[in-house]
Amino acid sequence: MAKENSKQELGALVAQACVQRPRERIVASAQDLFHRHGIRGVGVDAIAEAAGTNKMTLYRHFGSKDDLILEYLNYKGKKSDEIWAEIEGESPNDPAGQLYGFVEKAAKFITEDERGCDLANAAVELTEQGHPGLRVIEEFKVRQRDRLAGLCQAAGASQPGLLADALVLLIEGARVSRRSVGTEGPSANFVRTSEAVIASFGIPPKDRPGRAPSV
Amino acid sequence: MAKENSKQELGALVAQACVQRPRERIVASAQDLFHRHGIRGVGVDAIAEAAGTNKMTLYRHFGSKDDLILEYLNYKGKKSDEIWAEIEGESPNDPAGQLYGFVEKAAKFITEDERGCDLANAAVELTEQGHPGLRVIEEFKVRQRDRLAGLCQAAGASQPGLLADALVLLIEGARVSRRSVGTEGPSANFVRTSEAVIASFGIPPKDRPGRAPSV
DNA sequence: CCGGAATGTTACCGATCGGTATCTAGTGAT
DNA sequence: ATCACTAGATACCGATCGGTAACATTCCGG
Repeated sequence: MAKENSKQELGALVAQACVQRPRERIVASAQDLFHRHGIRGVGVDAIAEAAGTNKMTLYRHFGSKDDLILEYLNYKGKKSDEIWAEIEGESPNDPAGQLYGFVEKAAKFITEDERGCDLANAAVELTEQGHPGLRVIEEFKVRQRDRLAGLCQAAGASQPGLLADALVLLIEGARVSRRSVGTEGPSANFVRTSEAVIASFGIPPKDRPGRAPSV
Repeated sequence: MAKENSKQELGALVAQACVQRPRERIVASAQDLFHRHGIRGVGVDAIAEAAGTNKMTLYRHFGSKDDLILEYLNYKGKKSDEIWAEIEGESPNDPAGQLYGFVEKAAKFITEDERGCDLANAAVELTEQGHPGLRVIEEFKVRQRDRLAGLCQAAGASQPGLLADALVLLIEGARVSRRSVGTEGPSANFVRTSEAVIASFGIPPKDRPGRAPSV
């Protein structure tokens, strides 16, 4: 087996630079390392070292690596909640606008983050059936889908549930495709396809910035 | 870390039962174990034992675990070629029929295989940048998309490339979603959504079996 | 029947895995 | 100054990782 990347762990150093307490530094390092190398590709030693502390202190805060994984997964869920709040703030009382905002936000993540969805990736790595992390992932994905469905309904979609499912498939697909074949592959057409699908469910296309309204 | 599944490795025993030469038994076991537990979740010892042989013989046929991984990846690509041949055989000289056949075939895999696409999963696990397996995965995914695009064009789609990309996103998304939230989630609507998208590109919907033609 | 190739067996290598014990050094509040 | 709590340091545990050396055995073609 060829050896893993050993180039400088930038994010980890950043985590160390912040003078937070060890617990915060540990979770920050775990976020960064799990994201970059995968859950099974990172050992607790590496996390502790990246956090500028040691394994003993890590185990005083987290009973096991699995605990740390759960922390990682839940954190990603909270991050997503923040993004939903952003979207709502940018288009208050405008479900259709929020829907398009969501698509654009998703597109941004697809192009900027080469590693794809951390939750979906974790589901691939957690092959041990019944692993507690799988429940966290499922709950998050279901919540995400239901939120999307609520938005579709509020925006007046003809079949909100079906539209939400279609958008979920497109988003998940774009993230995983971006990982396999890069930004020039099928994920490049994610926004165009998503907007076409949304429109086909009876939701009027959004006003493109810079283009005068047709009335 | 909780321990990995240790329930009987059925497929492995099957591989052992077939009286092929060690090499074939090894690749068969690797297929099965990599698929079920992920690449990083399986050691060479486990593969050798599942193949009814030992590590030494394994290393006489494969120089490293990475070599075995490449064998695994390439095998999946060949399997896919066979499926394309099936599709062509079932609807000869009927591009639109092959397109719908592809969607149905994909749906079958989505529901039957809980682990999703092995190539996409491998891309998640192979975090070491520049790993030779990543090239194999990319080549396969590109080939798959181009084949799909060719079919879309032959079927007379208005924008064949765009339709092919959309279908790729839907398929990839359905496979990864099925893994996170099961068959009752968004992937349940994969066929309906895909057929709607295909139709929206100007390709006539296929004749549903059991429904009389409208003329 | 013989000889070479393929396979099996066992033991080993250094490294890393997740996790723990022990002891010391620092810290802040009273 | 004291005391309890937090954190650092180091060594260790058994298990497993990918990979190899050496030798015994089996098998098959000539």
